[in-house]
Amino acid sequence: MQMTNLTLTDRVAQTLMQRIADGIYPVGTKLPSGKLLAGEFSVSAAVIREATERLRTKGLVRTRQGAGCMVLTRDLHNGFQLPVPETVDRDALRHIYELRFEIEGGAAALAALRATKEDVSGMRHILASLEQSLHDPEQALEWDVGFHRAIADATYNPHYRELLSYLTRQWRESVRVARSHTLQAEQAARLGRVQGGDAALKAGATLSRQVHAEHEQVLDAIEQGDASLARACAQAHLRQASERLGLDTRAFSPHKDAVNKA
Amino acid sequence: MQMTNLTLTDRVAQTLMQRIADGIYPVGTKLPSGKLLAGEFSVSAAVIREATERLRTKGLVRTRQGAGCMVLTRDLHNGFQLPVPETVDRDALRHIYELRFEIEGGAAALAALRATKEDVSGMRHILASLEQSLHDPEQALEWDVGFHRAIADATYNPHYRELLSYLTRQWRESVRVARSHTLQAEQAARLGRVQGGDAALKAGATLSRQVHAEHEQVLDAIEQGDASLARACAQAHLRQASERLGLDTRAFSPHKDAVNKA
DNA sequence: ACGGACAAAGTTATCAGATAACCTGATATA
DNA sequence: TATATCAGGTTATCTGATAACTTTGTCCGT
Repeated sequence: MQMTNLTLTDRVAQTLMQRIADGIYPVGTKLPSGKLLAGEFSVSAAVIREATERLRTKGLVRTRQGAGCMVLTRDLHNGFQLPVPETVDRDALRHIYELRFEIEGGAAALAALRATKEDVSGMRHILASLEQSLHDPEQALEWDVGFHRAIADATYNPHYRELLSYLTRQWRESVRVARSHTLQAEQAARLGRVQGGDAALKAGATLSRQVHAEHEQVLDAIEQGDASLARACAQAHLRQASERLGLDTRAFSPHKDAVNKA
Repeated sequence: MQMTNLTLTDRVAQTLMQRIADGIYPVGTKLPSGKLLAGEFSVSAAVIREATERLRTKGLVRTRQGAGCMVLTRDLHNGFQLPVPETVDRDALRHIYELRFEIEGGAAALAALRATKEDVSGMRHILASLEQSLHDPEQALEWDVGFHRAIADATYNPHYRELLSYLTRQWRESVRVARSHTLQAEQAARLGRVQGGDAALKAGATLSRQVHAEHEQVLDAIEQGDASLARACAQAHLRQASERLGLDTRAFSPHKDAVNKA
């Protein structure tokens, strides 16, 4: 009656990774041949091949035909990867926003110190385009993502760039998932009553205006070169975005100057 | 005479990834069945399985037995990965510290809000062990890493955990590399003059004491539940660590309350 | 004694075909 | 209408076999 959602390949790969992490297969040595492993785990060679393929993709081992399968490092999750957003779990979303809160705040601060005039005018252009694409949510989302990416670029720190670009991608997917859900809900609701659509539209418009104002504040702070203001604006933006999603933002890392609030 | 170091699996996986990136296999759709793909590429089903295993490991697709192989995202190099520190580039090191400055600061703040008594006493134990291992740099480094990891754990945010665990590993490797370099330098110097070793030892001792004091301050702030103090202490620790490495810390994201300094 | 051709054993890469478990959608039944 | 069943397609796994490659040790000629 065990919950065995895991495939054989999953279990074998997990065990092998554990052994590498534990140093049972030390770095620089070859791990046992496919045939031996197949015997030990009582699985076919194909499963062993798939498991080692996974290790290879994760960069833990390297295989050469004829030679063996050599251990390169015992550091598992050599890299950082967020779970794929198939379901919008409230807690998971909060966890991601907690992270973005810090990192985007820091990026905005760095950008304020380092952004060139060209960077700033580029961002202005993006915001203008965003405002003109409000009728097309898909397009608007792309511009929104572009704005956040432009801030990351202006840090001139490649790691910030990479990490933020990754987080932003993840966020975009979450928004897509969330949207498709609300779309479903709307369609379901439409069967019940055929009204309120106009009110929803109006609400959407004021919301867009507010988001746009927040973006402008961030950009203004960056243009002025005021790092701490840029951080504050970016974090305020994220905090409000989270609250719009109904998340609990109380724990969003307070600063000394952010303690006095409702 | 072509350099065909690539295995069949490599080539098939590459092609499939390209097609996903190009939108030929759109997100949300199923890609062709294994048999069809095997036919198209004129390879066996095993190769297709290994190729899709790679895609799955990279988080691009998800397969369920009986259902198909669904495309989750068209974003390749999904994930965040820092370059392996073979060479200690000053700029690169500064970039990493800029990132850690934000993230560890945020983690300390979150930990202050969420750490349990057990978490705190665990951290105390780690610091005590660290102090008793100062004679063994390798061991001391492990305890140091453990302290930072414990803070990350106390955030109870899995993404903070993962990301910090990754950054910390990266940092540990940097320290190792740097150490081996200074070791080389010392050995080279020893050929010239055979003195100064005692002074170096004494300097090392006071340095350790200072680092220990910084750690204690962070932990005290966490124990008191003072998030903004914890952030400040953690960031001060990192700033000083960077300065010990001779890095330029002027840009380290200032907060409003951190402007008044020397 | 030394260097190089060479054969043997082990290992990975790939193939072919077959079975079981599973999902989906359509059909039939109550 | 709602449920049960069935058929077709798909993935997961197994078995057994072949080709290509690497390593290692042997043997031979100089």
